[in-house]
Amino acid sequence: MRVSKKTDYALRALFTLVDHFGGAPIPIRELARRNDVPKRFLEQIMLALKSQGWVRSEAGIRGGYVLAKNPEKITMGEVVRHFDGILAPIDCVSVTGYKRCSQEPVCRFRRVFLDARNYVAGIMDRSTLADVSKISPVSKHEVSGSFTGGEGI
Amino acid sequence: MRVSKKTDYALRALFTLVDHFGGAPIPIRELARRNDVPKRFLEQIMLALKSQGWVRSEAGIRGGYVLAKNPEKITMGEVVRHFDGILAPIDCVSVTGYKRCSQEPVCRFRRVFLDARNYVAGIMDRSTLADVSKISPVSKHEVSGSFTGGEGI
DNA sequence: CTTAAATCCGACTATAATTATCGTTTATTA
DNA sequence: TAATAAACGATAATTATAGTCGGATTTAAG
Repeated sequence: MRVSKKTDYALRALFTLVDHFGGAPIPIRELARRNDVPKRFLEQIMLALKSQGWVRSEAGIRGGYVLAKNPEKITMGEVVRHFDGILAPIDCVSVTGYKRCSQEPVCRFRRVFLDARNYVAGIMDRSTLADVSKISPVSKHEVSGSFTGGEGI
Repeated sequence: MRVSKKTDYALRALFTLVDHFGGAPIPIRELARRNDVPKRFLEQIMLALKSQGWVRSEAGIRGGYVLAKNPEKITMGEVVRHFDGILAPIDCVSVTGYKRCSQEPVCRFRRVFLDARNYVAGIMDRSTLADVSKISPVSKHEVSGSFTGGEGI
């Protein structure tokens, strides 16, 4: 049910680049330091982001990375999907990674997962980097306080 | 972002048992056949369900498994959480599996994951086996048709 | 033109999780 | 006592995760 570290790290780096959109390139060393990501690992991730056209790089001594597109043109959903494959909790309710399941004609819990998928896909695909960069950080204790009726999540 | 096969298989078996709640025990062989699950694998899963008090077993020639509790007293959330640990997309927004992250004071995308968590936890923890067993299967093509604005999920 | 600082590239490793399978023992009942 | 179940513990195969490493190439400054 979780997103990978790669996705997490990619988003961290991307939002740093969003903050400096239009400015000078930021080297991996700096992106890694600021976001608490292993530098050699981030290297890999940045290459992936580049191959998707989300960032551009400049080599050499004053080089580094910049955001290649307007932050309104990149969504959380695209990023998560690129690194983790699908957003859906189960393949049989995924559109991009749909796999048929023999139980579909009789399965009842599939509806619940479909609802989860629809909500998650909705917010992820509507959330552009520009939108999200304007959000203020979640306040302390807000997480542990928001129970939902069960034991939390 | 996905639920494991174990969770999937556990739910399949559980709903079969819900359908026969109050009736005679159903052997693993039958649960496996009906739900298209490898028998030896399901064996493991049933033991886990038993250890949670969700099912009871009877050995011997007329033996098998029955649901041990009223299906209104077991939720999807409990089952998913038991096999997959957490429902949250990232540890820093999980209640049961919370882990601190160094970026919390400055992280902005955390809010998006928190929203996802809250919704998913909400439906999972509100959905009892009794509720879900009354749902009719998702109709054909309903999945691929429900786009959300992006590329789907 | 040399050097320092970057990205780029491919391979590699280590660990953990996932998805099972297998052999044997114990219990039940017809 | 034979047939049919669950129970138990070990093991195995595959895949995913989370990195690490060495070296090649590019660039700008001195």
